[in-house]
Amino acid sequence: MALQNKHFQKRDAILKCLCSTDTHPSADWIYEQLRQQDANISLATVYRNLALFKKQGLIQSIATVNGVERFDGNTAPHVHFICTGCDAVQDLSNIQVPQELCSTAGKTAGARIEGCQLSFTGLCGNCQKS
Amino acid sequence: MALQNKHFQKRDAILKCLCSTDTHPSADWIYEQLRQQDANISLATVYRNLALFKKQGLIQSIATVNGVERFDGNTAPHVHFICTGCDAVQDLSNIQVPQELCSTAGKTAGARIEGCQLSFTGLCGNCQKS
DNA sequence: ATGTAAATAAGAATTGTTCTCATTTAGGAG
DNA sequence: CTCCTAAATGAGAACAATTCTTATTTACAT
Repeated sequence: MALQNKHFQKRDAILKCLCSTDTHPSADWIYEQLRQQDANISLATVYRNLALFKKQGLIQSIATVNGVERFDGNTAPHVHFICTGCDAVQDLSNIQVPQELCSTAGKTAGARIEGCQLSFTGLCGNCQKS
Repeated sequence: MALQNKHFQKRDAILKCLCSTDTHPSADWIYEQLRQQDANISLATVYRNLALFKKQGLIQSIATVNGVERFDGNTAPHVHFICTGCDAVQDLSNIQVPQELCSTAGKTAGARIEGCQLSFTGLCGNCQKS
């Protein structure tokens, strides 16, 4: 049996779980997913590692929707739509924040711009029916 | 002495406080401000009325910075800079989100767009020094 | 004066997130 | 192999922001 590094077993699972979904999940959602596979993981471990990934720049936190923080394994700047009915977050990959806005922002704010978030809110198709 | 409507005394004070600052404050900040004037107001009253104003469209919540929700008496769509060092939020009034992005977003998401938030993050001038 | 419906104060309850600490793990040194 | 060390984890306590509950107060109409 090959030597396997179990040291980062949970850590890797968390990153993998986040990166293989486009639901922009919360810590709790990831926790529930992993519990169904692993049956032994702690919510604290999920939070701890998400914070670490964020510091390392591997992931980003895109918004807090209805009081809960939502994460994204895609660190490239991109635009989101957030449904105020069901809290779903989706990518709007055909929209870009014009680059010149960033440099204007930096000058106006007298700051070094490090990130930029554009998100639209509204009711998604499903929620409009109900 | 003229009849004065004291019924909405606190409520009006909260809205007035929020609308007369450009600090994009938290509920707690408003509470502390009013305590210094009024000396008898409850934090729950601040939260309750902010939620009401939001539902009525009189104010908006622009982001949650470091776990706390920040409010804005200016409901017109506008752009913010958020300092990750000191949590200050400032308006970037010379930047606009291009109007056509909104309609593109609506089509892409298959949704009725109701709001749009663009914010830049980084270190403000002061925080860059330290 | 009395009744009413809305607004409030105070603090309890809730909830998302972080912290603490004892335990486990991987991998290296003896 | 056994011991050692440092990092990772699980479990639950602690924390902080927000919401809820309930009794009280208020303005106003009757």
